[in-house]
Amino acid sequence: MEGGSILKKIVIVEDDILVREELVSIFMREKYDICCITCFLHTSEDILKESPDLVLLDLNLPGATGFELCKTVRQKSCVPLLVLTSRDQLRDELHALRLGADEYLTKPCHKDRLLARVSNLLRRYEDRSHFIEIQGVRLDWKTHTMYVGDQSIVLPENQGKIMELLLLHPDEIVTKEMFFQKLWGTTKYVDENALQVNMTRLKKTISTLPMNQRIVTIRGEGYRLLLSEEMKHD
Amino acid sequence: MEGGSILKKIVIVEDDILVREELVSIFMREKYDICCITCFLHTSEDILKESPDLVLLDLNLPGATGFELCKTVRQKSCVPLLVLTSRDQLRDELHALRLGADEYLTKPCHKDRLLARVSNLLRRYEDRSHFIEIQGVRLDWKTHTMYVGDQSIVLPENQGKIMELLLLHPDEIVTKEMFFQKLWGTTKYVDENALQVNMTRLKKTISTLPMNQRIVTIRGEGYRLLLSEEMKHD
DNA sequence: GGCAAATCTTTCATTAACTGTAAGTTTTAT
DNA sequence: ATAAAACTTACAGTTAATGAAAGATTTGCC
Repeated sequence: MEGGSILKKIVIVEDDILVREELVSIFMREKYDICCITCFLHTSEDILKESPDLVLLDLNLPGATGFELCKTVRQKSCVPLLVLTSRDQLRDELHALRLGADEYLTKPCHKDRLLARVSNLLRRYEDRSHFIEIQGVRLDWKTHTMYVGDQSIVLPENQGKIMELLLLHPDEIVTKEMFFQKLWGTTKYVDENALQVNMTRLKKTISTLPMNQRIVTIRGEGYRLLLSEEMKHD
Repeated sequence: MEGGSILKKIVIVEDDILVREELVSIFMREKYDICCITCFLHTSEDILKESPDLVLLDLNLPGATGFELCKTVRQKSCVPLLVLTSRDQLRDELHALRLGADEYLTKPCHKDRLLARVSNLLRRYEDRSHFIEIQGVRLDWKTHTMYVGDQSIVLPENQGKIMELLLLHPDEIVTKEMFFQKLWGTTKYVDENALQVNMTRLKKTISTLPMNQRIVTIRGEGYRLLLSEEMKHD
């Protein structure tokens, strides 16, 4: 098994307590690390906070619909997303798949089929563990290799670290202190200009890539990776 | 659409001519590049020779069974593999998935469902186009970044080119002339020693990686990437 | 075993790339 | 208008990749 003996974490999003408990018991037996969402107020945030290896999603939920969740989770992450639902209409299936679901199974579903699909998805996504991905921009943080569209490029170390911080906090302000800490291991005695120079270099580098995102300066605070508005829809 | 306007190529492996023609017509309408296998003697070789973006596979075939094909195709390539079959036994589905199929649909299957699954698979595999992959060893030939297990490393340019040639001809002899051509653009006036030095460096580099494959010298001819026997099974 | 050809290893100088510094320029908020 | 913040450009020190060269080791064959 690649990646060592660390258990894969599955987040289960299902409001029917009976179904949920059965799912938990099925996956526990197969040595998965399970986490259930039981409150459906900030569901997508709660899901992503768990950093799951896979999300198992029911479509009929109180509050936000399952389709909404498909969309928002996929927008912020590329975690494998399996929809397990009693909705057996082809229309629903197509809709879910189009919104970013990776797999669509209808209840009742034999547990072996479910387990096989889950392990299949996990296997396929295994090699993504190298990357941080936001809106199609992927970064291998170990080697600082960036993948955008059909391009790939190895960033110099400092540019790679800056990009890594920006991708870890998409659409949020990353303070200068955070960059100092990441690049030079300290927030003191660092020349602000050194950061500026490296930031300029990174901006120049990514300007050659087919990216819809850009880095904006937040005067007096730091920088921010501005996501693409177009890519927030669909 | 990522990757430009090049049509995605689907290889259809189906012996029933009526079903086949219907599949062709469905996919032609959606602007796929289609290729059918009609002779089932060297099926897996024929499939791979087409360098498909996706393989659509029936399980009931004359000669080699569909399961065998699943296994051999997956062994030699990581192309997305969709099984479309009339076998609706769970046992068959689990078997196919375990052998490396990515998707399992049973006939009759609504064309929209089929198309949705196909485009889903293609989307997920899209970002693999950067890589050459053999037995879990992946190389981004543009940046010479190698991925093995949980490791990733950027190879120096020459080592990357050597690795690329070896991965493009797995288990085959790559002649010294081929390396000369790849690394220095000519087969004349090249110091053999330069190749040897770079080969030594590559061997040292990959010895730090969790690889089951190794480079062996074919005296008087060239080098060969020896695949892992263990990984040839299942 | 002994020998010659092929292959491998180590070291070194050259070259190219990454980096922080420094100095000067432009932008921004008030 | 002005002062602070941010940006740009050029430069020199450092590091990494490369091929040449010389010597050591392995291989096939008698």
